[in-house]
Amino acid sequence: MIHELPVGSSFNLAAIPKLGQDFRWRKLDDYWYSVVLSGNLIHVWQEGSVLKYKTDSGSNLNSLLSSYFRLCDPIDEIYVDISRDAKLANLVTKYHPGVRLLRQDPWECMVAYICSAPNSVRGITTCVEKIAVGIGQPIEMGRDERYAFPRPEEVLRAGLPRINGLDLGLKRANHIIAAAKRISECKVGFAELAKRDASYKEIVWVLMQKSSASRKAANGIGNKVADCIALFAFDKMEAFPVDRNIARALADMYDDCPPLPKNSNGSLTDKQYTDIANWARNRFGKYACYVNQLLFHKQRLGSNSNPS
DNA sequence: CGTCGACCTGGACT
DNA sequence: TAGTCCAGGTCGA
Repeated sequence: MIHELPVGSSFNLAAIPKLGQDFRWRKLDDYWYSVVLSGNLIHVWQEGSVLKYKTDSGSNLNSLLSSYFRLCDPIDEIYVDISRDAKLANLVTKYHPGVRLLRQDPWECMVAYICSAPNSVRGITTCVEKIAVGIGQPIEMGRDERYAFPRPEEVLRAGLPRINGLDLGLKRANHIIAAAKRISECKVGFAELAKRDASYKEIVWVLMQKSSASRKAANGIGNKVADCIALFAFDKMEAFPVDRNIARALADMYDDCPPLPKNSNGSLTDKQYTDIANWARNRFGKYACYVNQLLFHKQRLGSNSNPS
């Protein structure tokens, strides 16, 4: 059974897996893409302004996909708005349609971005896949065999030794266990936090709180990772994640952007981070987060002939 | 508060 | 083949 979802003319499926936001997309052939969302294996292709897809369960997932792709965002209006900046207008011409924001599951997003520091997009994809294959349940459709991303309870049941055995590097296993505990033990779940219209600052504050059990225990969520989660999973459009790519792009393009007196290792101090983010919010307006993605996209595709 | 180094892993490049 | 560098940072001294 093939389902259909109208996506309008400003949509390019082929660009979605390259956004570096969600790491569970796979290209199957020239037309089909495979993705696992909320335990569903979905095969998708685009035909003009319509997305066609089938699912392993056969069920219609239009509302899930509409939310995931943020089809309610006024995408054309957004790109008109940010095109007031001539430099950005050039980028819009070059990369639009394609650069969009996705709305992810908070838990999966948390884990993925815990794995992002300091890691490449390829490396993050590998980490996420290791977790799914190692802990999650298999799902298959045709010849495509994928794995559902394990829920926090499954991760806790697996335990630290097994997560450690996945060789995720750094202390990612510890941070992921901590995140699973926080979500499953929290009286107020993260999803509820979003529904309650928690502010951007509240979300970031909660995310960056060290785990309560041992108050000082690191959780692998700093400034930048918290911003990514706030933006990609909690609808906080005020978030402006500043990573190496973004900092570089801004420094290259804008003379008046705050300078980047880098740390010896190349990372930003807290103050530099907030200065840059605030500058960007002021400069780019209410759709700064889309500018953020546009710049990230440009930086990755521009500086590396084969970004993956 | 600002600064600095350590840190796992895997791919790309020499 | 082996050595080197770097990747969407975070943490703690």
